[in-house]
Amino acid sequence: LKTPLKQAATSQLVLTERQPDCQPLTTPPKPKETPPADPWTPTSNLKMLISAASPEIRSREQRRQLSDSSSEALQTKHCLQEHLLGDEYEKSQPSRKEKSLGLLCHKFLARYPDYPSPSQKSYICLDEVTEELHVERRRIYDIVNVLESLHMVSRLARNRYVWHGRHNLPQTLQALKKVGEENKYIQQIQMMKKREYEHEFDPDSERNEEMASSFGSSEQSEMSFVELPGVEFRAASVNGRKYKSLRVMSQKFVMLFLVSTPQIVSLEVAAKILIGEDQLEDLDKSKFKTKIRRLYDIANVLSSLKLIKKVHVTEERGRKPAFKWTGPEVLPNAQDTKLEATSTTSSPPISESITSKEQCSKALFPSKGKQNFTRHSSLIKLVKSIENDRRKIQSAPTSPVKISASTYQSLPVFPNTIAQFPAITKHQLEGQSKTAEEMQMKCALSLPEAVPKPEPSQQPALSQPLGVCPASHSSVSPVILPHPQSGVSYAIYLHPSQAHTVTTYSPGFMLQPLPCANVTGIKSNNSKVLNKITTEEGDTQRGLDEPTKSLAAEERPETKSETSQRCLKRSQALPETNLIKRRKSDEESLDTSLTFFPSGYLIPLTHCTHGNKAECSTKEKAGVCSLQHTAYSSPITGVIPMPASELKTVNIPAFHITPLNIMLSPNSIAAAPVLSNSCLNSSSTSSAPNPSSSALNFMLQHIGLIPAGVQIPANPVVQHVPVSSQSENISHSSGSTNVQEGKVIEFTFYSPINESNFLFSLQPSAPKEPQEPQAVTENFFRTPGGPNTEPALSANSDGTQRTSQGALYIPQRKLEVSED
DNA sequence: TCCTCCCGCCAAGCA
DNA sequence: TGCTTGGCGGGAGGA
Repeated sequence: LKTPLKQAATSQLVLTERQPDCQPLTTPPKPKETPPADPWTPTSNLKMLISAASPEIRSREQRRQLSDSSSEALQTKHCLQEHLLGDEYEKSQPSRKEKSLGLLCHKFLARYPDYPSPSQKSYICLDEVTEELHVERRRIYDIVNVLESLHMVSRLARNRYVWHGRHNLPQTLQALKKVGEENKYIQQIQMMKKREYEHEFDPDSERNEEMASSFGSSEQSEMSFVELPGVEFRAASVNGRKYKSLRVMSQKFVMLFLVSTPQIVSLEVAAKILIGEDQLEDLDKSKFKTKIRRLYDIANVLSSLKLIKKVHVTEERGRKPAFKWTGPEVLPNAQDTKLEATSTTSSPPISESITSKEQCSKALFPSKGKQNFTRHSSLIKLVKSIENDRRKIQSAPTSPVKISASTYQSLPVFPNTIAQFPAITKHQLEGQSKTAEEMQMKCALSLPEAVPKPEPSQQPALSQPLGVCPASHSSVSPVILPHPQSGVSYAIYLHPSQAHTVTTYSPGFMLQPLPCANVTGIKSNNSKVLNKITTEEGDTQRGLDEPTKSLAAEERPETKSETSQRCLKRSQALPETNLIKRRKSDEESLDTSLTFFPSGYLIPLTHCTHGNKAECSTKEKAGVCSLQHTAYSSPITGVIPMPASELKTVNIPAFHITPLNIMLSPNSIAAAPVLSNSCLNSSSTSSAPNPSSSALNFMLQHIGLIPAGVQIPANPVVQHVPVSSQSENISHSSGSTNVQEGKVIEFTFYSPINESNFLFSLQPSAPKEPQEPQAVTENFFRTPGGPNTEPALSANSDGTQRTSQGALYIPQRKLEVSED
C-alpha cells in the first residue's frame, strides 16, 4: 500500500509480482498486513530470487504479465482505487453471496446442457472446473456430490466425472420416493413432531424416551446410496464415509420432500431425521448444527437445480426455514421402474399403487395403533340427524352457539388434525366434488400435526394410552394440585401464564400433561396445522395460503352450522384427547375466529375416569347427554370458551385469572370426591357413585357459582339451579365494567358424580352497575362460605333458561387477582 | 441475535 | 507417498 520508495525502485519484477495479487479471484492482496518497515515477505523474496536465477521463470512471468495486461490494467486501477478509498477494498471483494454455493452451482450447471445428447458424453474435469470457476476444489465436490445423488453426474475416475444431465432425474426421483416410502419417512416426520411437542412439555418423561427409542428403531439404520442401473456409484471412499456422504444425505433429503405432503420440509425436521438415523439419543447440538450446515449445502445445489425453493414455515414457535419441492411431480410408483435401491431397509416393497388419497389416509391413520378408524359418511349423517333430533328436543336456546363454539374448541389436542378430522375424513370418504389435488392439499395441510389420531366416535377414548397425547399441544396447562391433607389431587386447567404462576408460586405444584381436551379453538388448530408458509418471493405464499384459507373458511361456517354434530363427535373423543393445547400465542390469537377463554378451574381428577363414551351413550339415550357434553368427561369443563369474535367485542383478551387465588379449603377437599391421578391411566368405565347433590354442590360452591348455603337437588337429569337471590353481592362489589361490554358466559360443567353436564350461564344480577373484575374472579374461586359468595347464577343442564337469564359481565380489563 | 453457509483443516482412501 | 475426496466445524457475513 505504502511501499517505500526504496523498494519500489528496487525491482520492477517485484512490483509486477505484487500487482496480480490485486486480483480478487486469485490470491487476495493483503496490503494492510504488509509491515511498512519490511515489505519483503519471505515469499516474494524467494520468488525474486528464483526469478533472478531462472530466466525461464522470468520469461514465463513476463508472458503471464502480457497476457493478463488488460485485466491487469483494470486491476491496477482497482488497486489504485483501493488505495484511494482505503478499506473500500474489502467491498470490492466478491461478497459472500457472490461466492455462494448456489451461485457457483449455477455457473457449474451453465456449463452443461440439461439434456445432453446420449451419443456424446460430456466429461467433467474437476481441475478445469475449479480453474474456470475460480473456486476451490472442495466446493466443486459439494456440488458434484449432490448432483451425483441425483445421478446427474457420475464419477468416472479420479478427477473425472460424466455429465448425464437430467435424463435420469425422473427415474431417480421415483426411486427415491419409493425408498422414502419404504423407510417410512412420513411416520418419522410425524413421530418427530410428536416427540418435539412432548419434549417441549415434558423433556424427561419416559414417554419421550420410549418415543425416541421407537423412533430410532423404526427408521432404517443403514440406508445407503440409492443407485440406478447403469449409473453406478464409484465413490472414492466406497465404505465408511459413503454412508455419511453428502450424496446419501442429499438423497434422503430429497426423499423427505417426495414422501411428504405438502412437499415442504423444514431443515430442522430434516436434520433431526437424518441424525436420527445415526442415533437420535445422541442428538447433541453440534451434531445438529453440522447437519444443518450440510443441509444448507445440499439445499443450495437443489435450489440451483430448481428442485426446491426456500420457504419459511411460520409455526407457533416461530419462523422456521424450510424448503418446498418445486421439482417434477413424482407419480407414486406409477410404473415399477427397474430401479435398484440399495437401501438396506427391511421394509417390504410397496406393491400397491398409492393414490394421493391413500397417502392422505395413511398420514392421518398411521397403520400402527388403534386409531385406525374412520367414520363412514353414513355415520356422519346419522350423527347429524341424532344431533338435529336432540336440538329439537332441547329448546332453541339450548343449542347455544357459544357453547358450541367452545365445545368445538374443546377439541382434542391432537388436535390439529383431529379438529379437522371429521371434515377431512368426510371429504375423503365422500369424495364429492373434490379433486384429488384438493384432497391431497387438505391432508397435506394437516400433516404437520398428523400424529396418529384416534377416531373420535368409534372407540372408548379412554383406552387411548396417555402417552399418545402430545401434551405440549395444550394451551391450557393442567396443573395437578396435590392436597396433602386429603392425599388427593386436583387438576387445575390453566392458561400457560397462569400455570407458570402456579408453579412459581407453589413448588409443590407440578405441571403435568394430562389427557384432557384441547381447548384451543379450531382456528388455533388451523393456524398450527396450516402453517403459514411464506416464500421469499411471495408467490408461493399465495398458493399455499389459499388452501389454508379455503380450509379455514370451510371450517368456520361449519363451526356454526355443524357445531352440534362436531360437538358430539368430539365430545366422544374427549377423554383421550384430553390434553389441552398449550399455546403461547393464545392471547395473541384472540382475533381468530374461535378461541377459548382461559380460566382456572378445579377439577377433581375423577373426571378423566368417569367420562367415557359408554356413559355418554347411556346419557344420550336418556336424552341427557346433550351437545354440551363436549365437556363430557373432560376437565375442560372449567374453561370458559368463547368465540373470539365475542371476545373482541368485550375486549376479553385481557382476562386473566391468577391461579394463586385458587385455594381449596381442607373442608372442601374432604368433601369432594378425589382420586389420585393414577386413575387417569385407567380406561375403565367404572361406575360412578350415585348422583350426589353434595358433590355437585361442592363443585358449584367451589367455583363460586352458588353460595355455600344453596343446595342444588341432585338428579341425573337436568336440573335448574336456582338463581341466587344474593347475587347482588358480586355485582355490587364491582366497579368498572361497562354494561354494554358485558357478556353472557356460558360453560358446561360436568359432574363426575352425576355424570351429567350442566350448562351454566352467568349474569350479573344488577347489570347497571359496573362490576369489579376482581370480585368476579374471587367469586369464581373462593371457597365456600367466604364473603361475597353469591354470584348471580342460573344454571341448568338443558340450558332452557340459559341465555335469557344468565349474563356475567366480563370485565374489559385484565383481571388481576391478588393473593388471598 | 440468529440464520446461512464459506472456508479450510485434516483424515480416509485411492493410485 | 502424494493426491483426491469429503467430513466436519469455526466463525463471519447477512438478515
